[in-house]
Amino acid sequence: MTEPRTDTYDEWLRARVPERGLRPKAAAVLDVLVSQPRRASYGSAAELAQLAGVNVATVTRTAQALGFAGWPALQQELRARYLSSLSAGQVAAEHAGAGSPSSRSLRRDLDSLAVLNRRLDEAVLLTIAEAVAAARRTVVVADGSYAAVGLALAHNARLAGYPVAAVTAGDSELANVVAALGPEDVLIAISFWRLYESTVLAAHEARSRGTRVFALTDAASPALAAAAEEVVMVPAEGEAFFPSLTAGIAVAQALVTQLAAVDPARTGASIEAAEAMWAKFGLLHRRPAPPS
Amino acid sequence: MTEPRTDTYDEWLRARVPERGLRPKAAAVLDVLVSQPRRASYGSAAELAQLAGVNVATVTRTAQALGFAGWPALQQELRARYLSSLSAGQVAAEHAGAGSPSSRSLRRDLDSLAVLNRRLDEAVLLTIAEAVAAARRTVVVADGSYAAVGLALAHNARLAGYPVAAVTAGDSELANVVAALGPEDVLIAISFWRLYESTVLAAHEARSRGTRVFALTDAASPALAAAAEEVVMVPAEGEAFFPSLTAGIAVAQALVTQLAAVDPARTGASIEAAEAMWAKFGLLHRRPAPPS
DNA sequence: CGAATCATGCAAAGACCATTGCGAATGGGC
DNA sequence: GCCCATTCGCAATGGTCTTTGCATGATTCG
Repeated sequence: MTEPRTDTYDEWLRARVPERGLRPKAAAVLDVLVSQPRRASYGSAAELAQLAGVNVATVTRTAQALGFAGWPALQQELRARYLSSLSAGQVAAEHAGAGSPSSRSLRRDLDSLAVLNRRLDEAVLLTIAEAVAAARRTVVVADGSYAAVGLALAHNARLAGYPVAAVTAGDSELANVVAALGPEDVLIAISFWRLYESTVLAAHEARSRGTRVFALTDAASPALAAAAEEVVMVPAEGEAFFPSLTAGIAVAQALVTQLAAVDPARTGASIEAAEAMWAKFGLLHRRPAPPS
Repeated sequence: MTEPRTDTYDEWLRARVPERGLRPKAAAVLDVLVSQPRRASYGSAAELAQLAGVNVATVTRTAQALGFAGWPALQQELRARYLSSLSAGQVAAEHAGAGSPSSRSLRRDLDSLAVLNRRLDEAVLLTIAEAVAAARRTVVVADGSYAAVGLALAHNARLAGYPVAAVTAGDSELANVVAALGPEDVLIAISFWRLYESTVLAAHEARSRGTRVFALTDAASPALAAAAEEVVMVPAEGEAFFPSLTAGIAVAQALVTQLAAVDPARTGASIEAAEAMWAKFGLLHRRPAPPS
């Protein structure tokens, strides 16, 4: 990007990379350092190692490969750079005027999230997380553009070790899935803006089968509220015509985070298994040693 | 509240002081915490003790007097507060302390978005939006949990009247799609945390075919940067193990908003057409009347 | 195809850090 | 003026974190 402040942290870090390039695992560590500066500057080497999927020793060695005495020395530098990148931006934020549609959109999302942060009752999320954790399986129904939220929720919840599936493939699949629901299951209906008929139907049907039903929506629709045990209200007003997914995703993220905290051992094991699988399938791109 | 950031940090800290007041040495410690937040959030208890001219034990006891289990617990809170005070800017961190995992996740997303809002160069989004608007078609490549971002982007962009498709169905489909790309097309690669091999490959292949390539990522990997005309950097640090999608979604949202502004007439017509179609298919749940 | 080099995980060692029990000193109350 | 309560420093203890030696598995070059 054109702004020098953005680059300070990353560029400085990457400039430390020796000519020879970095070993694969060291590159993985570097990626974590760049992408998670907060954690990098506060966390321990062990924490970073877990995040990078490497051994603790590799973190220390990476720090040494970057020209530092060890991890603490590197971390001290990271702190300084990270903090200055934060406070430097502070100044620039002021004179960011009304600006382009994109920046207006961002600002609105920021506001929405602030509102959400203030209003949201965390007890509700806790209830839902515990329900999902206890459920035989969980079905997420999400239609339209909010299918993305449903997918994200299901994906990460599975990563956390819970059988959560998103249904976005249309009414026939939805019907089949709902038909198999029972009292041991949980259904999460995600619907914004205007409610989709099929989502509402599914929620009611599931409720009548004894399934625990939760809803995530932007408008307190009586139709959905009647079917749901709890309704999470999320601001979804977008700058343009489309509703904003940002707040919805944030809630999904919060829910999964809460879910991961219900049974840390289970989640840890699940993530570990997933990592092993990724490695086996060679899915991840570890940076090549000499940057071509 | 003219200076919300200073207030947030010290006011919160001072509010923790018990009724009974503080012992002289404890007050000295508190003064150091307030006046040197940076050192307080990073340093050890011993360092703080020296600064306050007290013994190490007093630091620990002060932390306990403030209602925390010990120094590490207090420090963790200080970090969150201090960083927020640096990054939050217009958004005052309203919510109370550590709280549940879910509320921590929300607060972190809020911070990320604030950072994003400040750092993001809107010119880049404008460039991408115009490229998409001018393209014959646009392909969004997104893997893993970030498939959700890709889907949201593609969905809303289509709604805005542009031929944007997300590829999330695996490598074979990706290969087919990339094979059909040409200089009139645009490819947007979305990849976070660790890059997926296939995403990087697709970006390089597309680039060599003359397709305009853009990237949305949390770590400026040389592998992706080399293939991309512009790289949009997004904070994706999550509270738990998973990366947060929130900032990514916000960028997607901003991009679509910008796209919708390129040719308002086209977008308007497209949305109208979509509405008519929904009505014809009876997809929407218009208002109450609980079924059954 | 074999050997050497290198990277990386494992585990032990060493250092550092936070906490708490104990004792000394100080200040207030009787 | 004496005694008791409170505060704070000292030092020991238990735990955590970083580093490094060693072994193993992978990769490359001959």
